[in-house]
Amino acid sequence: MASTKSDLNLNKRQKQIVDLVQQQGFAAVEEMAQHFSVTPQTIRRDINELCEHGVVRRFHGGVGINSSVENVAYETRKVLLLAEKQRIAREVAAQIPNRASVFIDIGTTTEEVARALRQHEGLRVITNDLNVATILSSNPTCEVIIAGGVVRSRDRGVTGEATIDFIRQFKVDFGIIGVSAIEEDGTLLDFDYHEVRVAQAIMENSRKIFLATDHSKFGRNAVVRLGHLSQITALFCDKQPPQEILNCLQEHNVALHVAKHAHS
Amino acid sequence: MASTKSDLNLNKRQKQIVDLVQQQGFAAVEEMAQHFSVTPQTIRRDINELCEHGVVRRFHGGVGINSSVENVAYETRKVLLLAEKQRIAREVAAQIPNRASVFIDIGTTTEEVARALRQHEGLRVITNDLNVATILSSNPTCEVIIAGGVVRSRDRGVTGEATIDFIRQFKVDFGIIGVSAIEEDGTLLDFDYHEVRVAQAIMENSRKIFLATDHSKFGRNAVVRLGHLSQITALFCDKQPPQEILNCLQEHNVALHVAKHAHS
DNA sequence: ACAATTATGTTCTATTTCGAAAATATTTTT
DNA sequence: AAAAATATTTTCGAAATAGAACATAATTGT
Repeated sequence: MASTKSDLNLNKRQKQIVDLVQQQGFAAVEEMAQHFSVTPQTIRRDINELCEHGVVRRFHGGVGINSSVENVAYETRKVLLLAEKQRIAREVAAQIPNRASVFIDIGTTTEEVARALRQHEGLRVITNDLNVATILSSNPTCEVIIAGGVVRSRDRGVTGEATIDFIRQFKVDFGIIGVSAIEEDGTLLDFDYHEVRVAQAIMENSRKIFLATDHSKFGRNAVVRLGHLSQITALFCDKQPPQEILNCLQEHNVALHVAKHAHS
Repeated sequence: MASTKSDLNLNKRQKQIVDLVQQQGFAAVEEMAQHFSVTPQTIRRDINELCEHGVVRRFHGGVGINSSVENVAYETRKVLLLAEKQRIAREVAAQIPNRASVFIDIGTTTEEVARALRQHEGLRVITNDLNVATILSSNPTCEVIIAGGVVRSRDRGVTGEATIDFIRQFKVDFGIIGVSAIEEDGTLLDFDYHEVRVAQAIMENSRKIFLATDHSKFGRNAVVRLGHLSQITALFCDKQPPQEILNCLQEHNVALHVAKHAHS
């Protein structure tokens, strides 16, 4: 049962190839041949074997990561409505000044916000999403603080009591959260109880709360109550929300930012 | 100064290509052509532009991540003595039973240990290294707990007072640490004060302590005192240590595991 | 509506990569 | 030391990708 990849009796070079691929995402046959001082043909034999075992994926000219190893469900969800999420993210990022302090919650949309914030200067970011932390840690002017707790393999999100306690230590300018569903009366809903607990902690400890959500969430349903539209500062989405939501926003004086389409 | 990648007026498809590449590490021309329902030629034009701007790197057959964007210093250090580190890591992993609880500290060697532990079953791992957490979270049977605190952009390690407090909440079977230098009298040294504080907290809260280190660390120098060889349970390295160290190990009854060369 | 501009598709040739097979080098076994 | 097994290089025709040039469609500005 302890069938490690090492048991697969790969030679030294093949193991190094696997590592190159995992570090760089892709490695070209010709380059590897030079790097290992062997002929491209030898490299091809190596990588063909690796492919038979499904360790890496073959491309014309080299090898890349076998994406089936990764979390397919999550990666698929990530690409869903990607363009819309990016538009929303850009809008959110535009409202956040340099040197601000920010909570960023778990989520595919909030991850895009992190990407859009990469060029900001001197941000202080606290997050419970490993992906967000990794994305923003590439900017040396950005102080990234990761909240401690249990890491879900599903999406590399951190949740649990320890996480909530950790978040309560801070008070920041902006809290950026996502949501799974918004009912017509303005109720915010999600699927995961633990995730909701963390989102609530973020809301309690942020001066302004930005909710980033794409149009597919309006009128949808979910089981756990997160809160209500009246608790947030501004709603960011990609399309005009339905009339009921608009009324609700106006009633509670919540700003609305609709991200316009890219015109290229 | 706010020169975002978006300012580079790329079209929608080009932005999506960049995202595909960042998510998958590599994207093939032919596949993208199908995915976007355009001809390969159009994709080539797109990616050639992206390359001119240095956003991605061109390969025969597709595009991959431009590695110059990443943390070069760290990635270079990572490849240094990689084969040795992997051998050491395999040895460490062999000593850790399924379902054990483990602390894994920051470090390039400890990261290899994490990789070697991917196939273990039901581990409980607490770490302050985002890379370790990401690597092990791909195994659903592994409960990964990330320690909260400030993320260093240099190597995605988490340190600071909050991190130490977090670690003190636990008591585990095995603590796996690295080190920058081992003096001849058995003194363990490192370069970073914050990193040392965390390593000490890990040692205090582990029943057995495994030190993983390659031969380049023997007789080297560093500024911050981490502890002494007598405090650890076992030393894992790739070559027989010098005589002084051997004496020291024997005197304090510390086990020694020398990882043998792969014989392929 | 028209012209200008831009984006995409087509066709064709040059270049690159691939893989099979045979030759050579290296390691292991007896 | 010889034989067997294994790994690597060499060579070459087949297959895939690249890029240039031109044709066509879509978009924009006037």
